[in-house]
Amino acid sequence: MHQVKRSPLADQAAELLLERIRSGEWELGQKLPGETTLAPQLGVGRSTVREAIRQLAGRGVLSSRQGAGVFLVALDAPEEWDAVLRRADLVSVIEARIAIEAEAAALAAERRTPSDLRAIRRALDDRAAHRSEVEAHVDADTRFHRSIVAAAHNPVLGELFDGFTPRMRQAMVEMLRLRGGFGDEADHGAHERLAERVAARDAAGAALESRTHLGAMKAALA
Amino acid sequence: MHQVKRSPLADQAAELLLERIRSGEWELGQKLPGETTLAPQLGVGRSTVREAIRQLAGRGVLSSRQGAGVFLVALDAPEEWDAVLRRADLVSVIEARIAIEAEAAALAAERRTPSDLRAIRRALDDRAAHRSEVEAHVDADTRFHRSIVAAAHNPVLGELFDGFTPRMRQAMVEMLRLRGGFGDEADHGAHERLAERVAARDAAGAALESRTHLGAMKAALA
DNA sequence: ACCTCTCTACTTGTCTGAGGAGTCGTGCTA
DNA sequence: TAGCACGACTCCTCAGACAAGTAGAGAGGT
Repeated sequence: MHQVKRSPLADQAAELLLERIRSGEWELGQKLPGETTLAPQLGVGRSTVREAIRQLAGRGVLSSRQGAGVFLVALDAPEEWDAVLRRADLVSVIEARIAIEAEAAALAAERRTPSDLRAIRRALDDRAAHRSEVEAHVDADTRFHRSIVAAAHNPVLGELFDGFTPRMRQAMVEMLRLRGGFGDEADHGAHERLAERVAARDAAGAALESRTHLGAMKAALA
Repeated sequence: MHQVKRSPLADQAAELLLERIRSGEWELGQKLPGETTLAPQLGVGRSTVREAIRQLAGRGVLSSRQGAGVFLVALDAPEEWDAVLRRADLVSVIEARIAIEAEAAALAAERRTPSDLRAIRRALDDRAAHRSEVEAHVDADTRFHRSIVAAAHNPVLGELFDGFTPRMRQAMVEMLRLRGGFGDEADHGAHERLAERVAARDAAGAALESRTHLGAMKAALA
């Protein structure tokens, strides 16, 4: 089941322009064709092509000067990490999160301190306490998973997890609104088992729990 | 004689919006007022406010969904990814790379196309051909690992891997100069086994090969 | 009481036409 | 030759109209 990607014309036009820029069609600092020329070329109206140009201007690729034209100021935007996440398919994001979190769970099982363990247990209780409201539950859930990642004592993994958070939060809130069923006993049990594996210093077990739990979420969201 | 900076209204509107966003007027993920409401507030036409929104969308601050509204997806362009990697110690980077690459290897085993396989084999041969010069070998090695990640068909994992590349390259070159022994038969065999597991669609085996290989590198670098 | 379906109001998306404002090259003039 | 006026071209802004999509209210059936 291949979900068709329906994106606004302006976005498509921006992407098309970016491709032509990447292909080296115009020199750096050179003037691009005018809006009135570009619009028929891309098969869109003038205002649409203007919005596409604005979008690329916001990313620092183009710059337009009234009366003069539109100029190329950078061959390619230094692909921002957030932009990648925002554009990416949700399944891809979850797969990446599985990679990060399963590894973090294994490392957490090896390295967790008593203080880490207390924080994890506190987050687990807090998560159980917020089962009624959707957003509060999602945030509490995120805090629990964050506490696991924090126990891995790896700043890179932590930063990666934080990068995923906004995108995941949005998706999870949407999913829980549509169909509930993630605040139930089975879900809570999975989290309890994960915390238990970390406490028992069982790296393989912690990774497995994390992987299966997130795998179920991936199946639900896909 | 102060040169007055006359900027387009759309730019001014974007800047004004960004200030209101920074001031915390809207929650993260919340819906902003509609274009028709915003336009009179800012004293510009609707098309102008649209261009301002597009500009901020290009910067990753806003995101608009037809029929629903304009939503705040980031308070501002956050900390750049490169800085995190530069600051982090090498062991953390490798651990993160293990997480990414093991998962990618498993996915690659499931999803690789014949074309992917050809690229992997070509990269493997190329890697074997560059055993004498250190830098050429490291680059060829990187290309091989990249071909595995590419076969996973997950843009997020790919982008993450590319982010690691510069930092890893530097460390590997240094290590190979100090003590060689990564261009030998045993090392090449590990890569051959990984490619073979991917070709055989053995997800668990591919992940394990990747993990052990990178684990050895982590031990050598630590 | 609950679930589902439809319909309506609202929102963003796109196009068109018009006129304003700025820039730059051309050719005329002194 | 130097300076200047003009005109063609460009981006900038607005207004209006309609299409496309979303979300919530309300009717109807179970």
